[in-house]
Amino acid sequence: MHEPLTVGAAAAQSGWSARMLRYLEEAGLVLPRRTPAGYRLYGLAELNRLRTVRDLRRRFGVELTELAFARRLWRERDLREAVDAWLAAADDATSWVEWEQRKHERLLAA
Amino acid sequence: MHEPLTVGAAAAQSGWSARMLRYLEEAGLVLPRRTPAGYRLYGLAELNRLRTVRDLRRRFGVELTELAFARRLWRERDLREAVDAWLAAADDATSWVEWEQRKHERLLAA
DNA sequence: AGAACCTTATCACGTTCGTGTGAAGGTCAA
DNA sequence: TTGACCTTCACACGAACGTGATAAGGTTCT
Repeated sequence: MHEPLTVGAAAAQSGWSARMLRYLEEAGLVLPRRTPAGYRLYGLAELNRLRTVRDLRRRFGVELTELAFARRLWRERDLREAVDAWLAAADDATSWVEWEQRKHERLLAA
Repeated sequence: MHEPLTVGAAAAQSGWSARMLRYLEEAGLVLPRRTPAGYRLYGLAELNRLRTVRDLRRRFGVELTELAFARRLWRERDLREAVDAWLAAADDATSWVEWEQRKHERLLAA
């Protein structure tokens, strides 16, 4: 019933193109298993991740590189610590609000 | 002694160009205060952030957009939760190692 | 064997990022 | 007032991203 899908079927079922499934693999975002002959196999887990990535882009406008970076943050402790330190220092809420407001105005002017 | 620096001085002292200091502000990464006439003022905090961003790029190859995304992750809870959910599901250490290895080989072939 | 898949690799193309350069004009100190 | 700063704005340009198309060849099913 839930046989793993080959790339074309997974594409049709997920809304991505086959090309993009390969690209997503190269970017490290969704890693299918392989058949002995090298065919990509997408199981339920992978199909789910495909859907999640799609949602993250649609709902939050997240770029693929940014997701890859989130994965790096998750896996590389010293990187995460360095970024955290920067964030803690950089986030003074005072100047921030005005800046956000100016950004908004810039967007409206387009 | 520690007077806030104007953009050119801050540039000279931090290793960035004045252009990039303005770009970093627009990207929301380092937000200087302003003099009544509109001049940017970089105090110790800002100079520190400039150094930190520089280090993050040098040591980890972090892109500016990625840092901006880290800031988003920090500030938007629902985004952070969605990404976390995806990471938890996506990170099966088994297929990962082989993939990392292939990536390495790809880089060596260049 | 042939059709319909799959593989990797390449070219192409529009968009964004990161950065420099320059124009047109405001600010400030000697 | 003049020179050296600063401001915003815009043009340019290489590199990378995201995506499609296409070629040359392997696999699988009937």
